Amino acid sequence: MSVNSTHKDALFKLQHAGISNTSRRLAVLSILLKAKKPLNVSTIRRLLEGKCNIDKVTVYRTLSLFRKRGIIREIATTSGANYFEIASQENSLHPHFSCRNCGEITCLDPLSFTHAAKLIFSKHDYSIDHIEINISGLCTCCRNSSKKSFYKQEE
Amino acid sequence: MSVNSTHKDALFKLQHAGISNTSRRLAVLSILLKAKKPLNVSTIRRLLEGKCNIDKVTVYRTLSLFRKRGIIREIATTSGANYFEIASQENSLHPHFSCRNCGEITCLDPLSFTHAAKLIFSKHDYSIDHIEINISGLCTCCRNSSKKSFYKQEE
DNA sequence: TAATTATTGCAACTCGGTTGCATTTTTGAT
DNA sequence: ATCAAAAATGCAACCGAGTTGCAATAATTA
Repeated sequence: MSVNSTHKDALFKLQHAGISNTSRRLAVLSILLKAKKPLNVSTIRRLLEGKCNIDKVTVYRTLSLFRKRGIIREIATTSGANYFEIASQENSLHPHFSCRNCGEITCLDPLSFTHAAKLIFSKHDYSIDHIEINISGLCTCCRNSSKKSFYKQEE
Repeated sequence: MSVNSTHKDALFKLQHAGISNTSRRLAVLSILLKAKKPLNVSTIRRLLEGKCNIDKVTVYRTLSLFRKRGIIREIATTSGANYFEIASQENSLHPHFSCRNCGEITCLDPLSFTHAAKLIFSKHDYSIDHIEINISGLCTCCRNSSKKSFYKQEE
């Protein structure tokens, strides 16, 4: 994908999500659109160097906004840093592989659960230590409760 | 399970893993054995108050040791804090549900992937925002490379 | 253009987790 | 039991991820 089409894609996504297109937002979104794998904040900032002056706070606020609007997905790791990837139809929900040696996170094929299970347990090219499935949302208790968000407010 | 049998179970697990049974390790392991859900470090420390004087560093080192020896599993969350649960035959690999409102993490049934997929997509009692599958280990590159662990050393 | 609102940067902070080192406890040989 | 070596623990200081408050700047809109 050319730089220009990435830029157009970013513009379209912001517009579609009803977010005004500032230079920083376009820059962050373009980085994620061009990425082949999930990125953490320090990597995003490194990739932005030279292209765009941007404070780390702005990066966090931008990513948080993108996540709330469904433009990106946030991926938890035990390393402390969270990773981010584009969430779109073309980039559907898929498992991630994180290497315990280099820390790199790569995307696995978005196969069906059945197929994925087979693939996972036949171990293919990776040596697998640990498989984790995390599901997040609202628990029954919080769903039925009138009191709101004492943990983490979402609009 | 009685306090006494938890204590015996903890002793057995430490012995089986070849870890010497100190008072702190027994205390931490007992907390996890009694827990019905994964716990983070701040919760573990709160539950230890009064029972056992223990520094946070010791808690982290103890949990790290347990994880390396396969006694416990570490669960990543986007909240920043990692959670820990007993890893045993009885407590097999299973999905976790984390509530975006209260932050609590609960365990889901360790069903087959196929069954789990059905359950997940029929949504049962939770309102689901996001499903995440994380697999960790060694990538092909690091597996074949002679240079070792520039990221996170594991013995 | 002026006024209002949204975005950004800066500084300071919180919190999870780690490191170095000194002290205490455990272990194991005698 | 005793003593030396090794392991475990605590303390202080630190690091990095992420957040908050507020002032300054940029973008909207009347």
